[in-house]
Amino acid sequence: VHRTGKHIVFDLGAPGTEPNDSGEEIALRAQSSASPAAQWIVHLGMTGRLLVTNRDSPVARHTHARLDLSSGRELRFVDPRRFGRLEFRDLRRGAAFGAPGAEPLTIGPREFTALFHGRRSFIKAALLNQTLLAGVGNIYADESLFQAGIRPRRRASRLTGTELEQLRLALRQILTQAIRLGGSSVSDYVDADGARGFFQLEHRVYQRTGEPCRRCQTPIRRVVVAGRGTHYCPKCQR
DNA sequence: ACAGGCTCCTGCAGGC
DNA sequence: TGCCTGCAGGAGCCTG
Repeated sequence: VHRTGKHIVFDLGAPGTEPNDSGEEIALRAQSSASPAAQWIVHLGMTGRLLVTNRDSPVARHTHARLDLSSGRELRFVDPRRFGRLEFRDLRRGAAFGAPGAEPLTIGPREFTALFHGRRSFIKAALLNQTLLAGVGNIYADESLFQAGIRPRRRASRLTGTELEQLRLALRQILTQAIRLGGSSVSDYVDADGARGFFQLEHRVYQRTGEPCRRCQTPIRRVVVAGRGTHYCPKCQR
């Protein structure tokens, strides 16, 4: 099992039965070799969860998929808001999954700068664009822009080399720290073990509208950019 | 090329 | 206490 951007990818062995549209009765084996025959791809959306349970465990509301595991247990996909997605790929018929965007955790300075060259969109919108960078969501876009001191409505192509490098490092630091703390439990987010994250305690701007900036005490402002609630400090971010 | 609006969906918070 | 309304967001689609 690996990750590409926001997608969780399960590499699987050869299907024992031809896949059908209903997705039922496909025997597959987890495969760790370099050449999987199929893939199961999961996007958790906002509220999606993957749970490993016993087969006789009560089925939670909003359970949309149940997969039998050879261990005798079950892998379940639960998603109240249904923004998540499941995709099965038979690699004998198509290409393996690859997120189009670059990885924010490993991208280098030159490649990062090139992403935004000539891009006239708001930098916030560009950060959320998964075909550019894969894996940055709304919370981490806001927090990274604050950390880098950049206003969300700056045009991406107008950022200086220094600002872009600050942004690259901010993304890396914010994402790394958030992962270490188990993510942000802003509403009902929990991980596969049901544990809440703690990064929401570290938020500097996200959903702190009207509250004093932790750096300069100026009230945090909220606007809508790219259809998303967008939070920033009007003094710390230029 | 890009912004904005709308859509999907449900849980939760706020107001009365 | 209980009802209603509005809001949250990832991503695709449509329009301007």
